[in-house]
Amino acid sequence: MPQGDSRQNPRQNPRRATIHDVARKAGVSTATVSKVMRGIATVKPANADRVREAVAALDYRIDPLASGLRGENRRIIGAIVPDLESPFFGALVTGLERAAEESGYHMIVASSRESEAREADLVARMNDWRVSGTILVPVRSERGPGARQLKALGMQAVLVDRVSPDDRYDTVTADNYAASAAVADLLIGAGHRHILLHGATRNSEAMRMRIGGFEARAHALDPTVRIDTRVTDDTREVQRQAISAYFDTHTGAARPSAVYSLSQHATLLVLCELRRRAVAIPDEIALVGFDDADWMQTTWPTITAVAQPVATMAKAAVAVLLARVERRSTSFPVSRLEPCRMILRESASAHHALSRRARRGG
Amino acid sequence: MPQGDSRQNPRQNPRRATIHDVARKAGVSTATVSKVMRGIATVKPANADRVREAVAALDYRIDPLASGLRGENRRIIGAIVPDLESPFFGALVTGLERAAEESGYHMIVASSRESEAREADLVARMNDWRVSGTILVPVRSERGPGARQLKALGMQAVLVDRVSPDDRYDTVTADNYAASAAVADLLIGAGHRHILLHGATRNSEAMRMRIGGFEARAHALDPTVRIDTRVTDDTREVQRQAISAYFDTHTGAARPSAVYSLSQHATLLVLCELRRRAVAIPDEIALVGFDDADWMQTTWPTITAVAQPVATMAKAAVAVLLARVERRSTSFPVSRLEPCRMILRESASAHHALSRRARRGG
DNA sequence: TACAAAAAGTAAATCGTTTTATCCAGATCG
DNA sequence: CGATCTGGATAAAACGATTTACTTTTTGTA
Repeated sequence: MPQGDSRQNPRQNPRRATIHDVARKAGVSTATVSKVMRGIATVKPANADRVREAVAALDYRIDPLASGLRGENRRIIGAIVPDLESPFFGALVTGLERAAEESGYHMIVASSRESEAREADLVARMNDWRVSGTILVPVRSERGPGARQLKALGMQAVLVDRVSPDDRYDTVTADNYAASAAVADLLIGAGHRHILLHGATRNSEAMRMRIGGFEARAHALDPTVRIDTRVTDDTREVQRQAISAYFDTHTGAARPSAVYSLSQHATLLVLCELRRRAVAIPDEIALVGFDDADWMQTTWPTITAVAQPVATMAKAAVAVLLARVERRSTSFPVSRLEPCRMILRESASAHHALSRRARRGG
Repeated sequence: MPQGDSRQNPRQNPRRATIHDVARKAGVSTATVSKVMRGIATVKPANADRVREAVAALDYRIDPLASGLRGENRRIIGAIVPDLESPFFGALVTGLERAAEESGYHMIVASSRESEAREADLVARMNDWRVSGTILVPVRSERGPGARQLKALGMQAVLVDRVSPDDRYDTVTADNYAASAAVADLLIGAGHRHILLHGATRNSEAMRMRIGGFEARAHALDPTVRIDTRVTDDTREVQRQAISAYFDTHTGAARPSAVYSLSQHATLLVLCELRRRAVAIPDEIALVGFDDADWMQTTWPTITAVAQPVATMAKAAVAVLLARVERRSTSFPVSRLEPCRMILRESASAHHALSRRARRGG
């Protein structure tokens, strides 16, 4: 056991400078140092300079823990997402982190791993940290245990992505409904009258919106349109079999002329299945996917997809939250619906569909 | 001043119970409450019970901020990854989070967004929090600014994934070298003598290992083997053109009989290119990818890939770190090399290659 | 029964900040 | 000239825990 020499212990850092060290070196009180650090103006320029010198000389940095302890606002925001392995939430968290930093906040991220029980627990944990506010992407919807816990603990929060506008919470979501309607516009407008709607879990609010938006617009445009909705909540392998079975039983004239797949994974599934059956895309069948991915511009054909405005959502979520936290806004909850973008690629486009219809007619 | 003052501010939660409230209610001192909370035995069962009752009655929970302030060990570990949008790091972080929680630690995650400057900054930030230890996945290698900063600040840390074993740091990585050697075994053993090695950036330590391991073993097995290495650091579109150009100039007998792609994205790129050219996999060309992904078991054909032991790595990283932090281990740095698993699927297998060779011979 | 040792309990110091209440020296004013 | 402000500065009180250094009780032993 090395003992005695405590200053330049090779393993341990020489005790970090505290605000007291700075104050002593600059010949002022800690209160003054604190003011300088936080940019408060009522300090004589000469003193401020000496403080800044001392800070530089000692490599002083504020300890966010100690700093947060006293004040009402600890300048931490919590973020809870259902899953960190999906690129979408990864990108969302990256955006949140960036936005939080820009406003001088720290962020604590946690993954609920698609468990509602864990979600509620994490909310409580965020409350333990006395976070200034929380950004919650609920596992299912704004009616889950996480959201209830937020209310129960009287926390400030913004609900993101898997929610529908609600009059009890601030919410930020992609406009799933409108985006799906736009897909309907594209496909119906291109002459498709038999469409497969294919997706994963029906559980989440977002998924309901995607389905609802498409069906409503499609039927509005042409009440006779045929929509086959195949949504399963099952394991990967079951999903694969399901889609395969569908195309087994829907051949020839019974085969839809377009597919709208409701998630990245569903899109890949459909793509592979059609490839295996050597169905030509987009000539024999058109494909549009919800949620864009890198690989969709690499495949052959490249895939038309709805891109979610993830960066915008992140920025908006932080903005809405901080508006409440800092400006003590107490007005009605706001619901932001960020528009999606449709990225037209080879697998489905207005142009191509028209020529297809023309061919049919001729 | 806060006497019987328990006003229930409607907007703000009724002031949270502190350890003092619990102590008063249970008729003991705060020190005793603290002992009970942290499971220290020297407390009379009767008292312990009354404390627990009070805790339950008041919904008391420890404030991790205040709790960490005093002690040497704040029970926080920091994690810095180059990127949160890739499923691999997402999974890694999820694993780290789980392991940290199991040991009663909080975790703070941050993304360096592939920037070495930011990496060093984040390390300093972690030090501000006085984390117990840091898990760093460097942008490039163990020789980057992040690692240097760790040393400069005298922090405890484990370097993960993009590093090679080093005598200054604890490290945990997938055994890229051995895994690539195993791929060489598979492909050379199956009779392939002309192989394309295709990948993204050559920057990271991991990538160098993947290339080195393959080339060394392949040449050891058969010095005459021809390996075309095509590694580019460019944009997506350039990469696509590069791979396309390669196959334009390597047709017929000049076309390799197998491809080993060094990243998920590279694998997808190759797959699409071969599809477009209607080259049959695995009959005309075999394909093995480094880094497994969900979609590889969904495509047609399914793809043989090297799966990284991400869960194991996460667990190991936390274990190694906590061994140093808690047991004050001061022994030599440990270097853990976690073995990868090869998942044989349709795109390349020993069985298939054999029959292929037989066909050739016949 | 008496006394030392061990166990249990506590007051107070501490961690590194922020915030509050106070103070002080000049400036302004009547 | 005395009273009132006022811009700057500060000592000291939080913040909510942990930990230290004692004190008090209980237990064990002679």
